Amino acid sequence: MDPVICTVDVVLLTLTAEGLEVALLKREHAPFKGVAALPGGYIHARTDTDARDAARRVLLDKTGIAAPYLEQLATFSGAARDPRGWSVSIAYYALVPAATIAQAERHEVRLYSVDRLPPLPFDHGDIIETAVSRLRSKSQYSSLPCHLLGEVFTLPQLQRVYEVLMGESINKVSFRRKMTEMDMLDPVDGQFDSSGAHRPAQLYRLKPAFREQLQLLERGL
Amino acid sequence: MDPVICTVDVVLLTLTAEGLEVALLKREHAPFKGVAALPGGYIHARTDTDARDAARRVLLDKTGIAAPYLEQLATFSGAARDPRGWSVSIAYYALVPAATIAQAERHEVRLYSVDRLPPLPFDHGDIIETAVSRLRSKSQYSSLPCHLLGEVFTLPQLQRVYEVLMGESINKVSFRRKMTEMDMLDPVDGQFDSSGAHRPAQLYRLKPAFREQLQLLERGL
DNA sequence: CGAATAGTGTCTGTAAGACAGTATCTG
DNA sequence: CAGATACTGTCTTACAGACACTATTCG
Repeated sequence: MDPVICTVDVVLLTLTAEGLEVALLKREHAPFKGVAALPGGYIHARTDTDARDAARRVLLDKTGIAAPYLEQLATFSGAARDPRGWSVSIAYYALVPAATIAQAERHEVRLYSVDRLPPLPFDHGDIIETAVSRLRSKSQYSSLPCHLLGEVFTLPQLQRVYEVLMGESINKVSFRRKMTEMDMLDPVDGQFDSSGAHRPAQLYRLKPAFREQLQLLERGL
Repeated sequence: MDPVICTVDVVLLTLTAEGLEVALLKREHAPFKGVAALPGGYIHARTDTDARDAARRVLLDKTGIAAPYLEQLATFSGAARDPRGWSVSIAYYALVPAATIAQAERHEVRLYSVDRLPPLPFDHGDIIETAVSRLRSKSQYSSLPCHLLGEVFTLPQLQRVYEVLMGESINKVSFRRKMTEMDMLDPVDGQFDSSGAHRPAQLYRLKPAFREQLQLLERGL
């Protein structure tokens, strides 16, 4: 049984005015000390119950964020990816509203557009690319994008999220029909977003059943 | 850096007259010696280039099969899943025609219907369940099921594979329209399956571009 | 009242499924 | 020729997108 380095990495994604962004931190230790990288770290077999627990711990320690939505992405492994030796990184991805990152007030956490990434250590570029493509593909037929918004949001806001993720505009009537048939939203009675100079929009929240678990559609949007 | 046991497990799936089946082998060593389990083993950091390579090696060593289609499934980990200690299993799934398993002539390899599994060690039951559900879900919108048939096959054979996997009958005209628009099959000119007492069926083969890579549909079948 | 966006009713084109017909083999 | 299954043409139905209309706010 040869020694293998076991780590977790977390791709923390959020949506800002700039589009889809990923949270990176400068590495505190060699190798690649000082280079922006995914939050990650060794598995602590003494204290972590499993890799998901390790990912949650690493994310909380390094970014101050307890992400409600954290899902396994894939595992990256091999002799070549880390100069320290044969390594395994079990990668997770987390989705949070941009406000959550701001509230954490960890100024060492910096956001980068997924389309303009800096040079990255290890295979972190591949990991982020995989995460973005997974998010985009799952967005086509699931409630995933809701996790990029806050607890309550309007249908036009949600539609814009889907549009940014999928890179194309969506028919408003079709979008609302889909949302109705997915039956994943609860209107917040009597609550409206009146921030614009126009008719206020009904506020909704994700139904509890969809907070952790995804809803899958038979057909896409 | 706490010690972690690093292994790979392979869910080898095939389709027989009994339906979808998984290949299991009796374990040669403790723990769970003599119990039917997934083919799996330690990662050999000295010789494996990455986990996929380890999975391919394990599958070839234990079953004699060089599976053309081998894809990462998920990683199972934690303190509780293996009595030897905190462990990681990077699970892969492979799809082969039933004939490939017969040709390998490894009589220790036994097939079990995925609906009637024997008691399984570790979390192998969860791993198989995840693999089956992944296969079923991907079958809805991809060329995956082709790998359960041999190199050449007829459209009615392929339709039956999709029907068994998805557990429902498919409209023949729609199915053939989809196959045409996916454009993943090449007719084998002048070759027909004339085994029945009826009009022979055109033989097709998967286009080379789809042998390793999946075709994804916008909409399902 | 005009501008702006929220939200809805309805038409239309496209794509999926039903059905029925023709084609081609065996016994 | 009867039976069986392969394959195809066409009608019908369901759903996604286009369009237009109403609703409600601010300035």
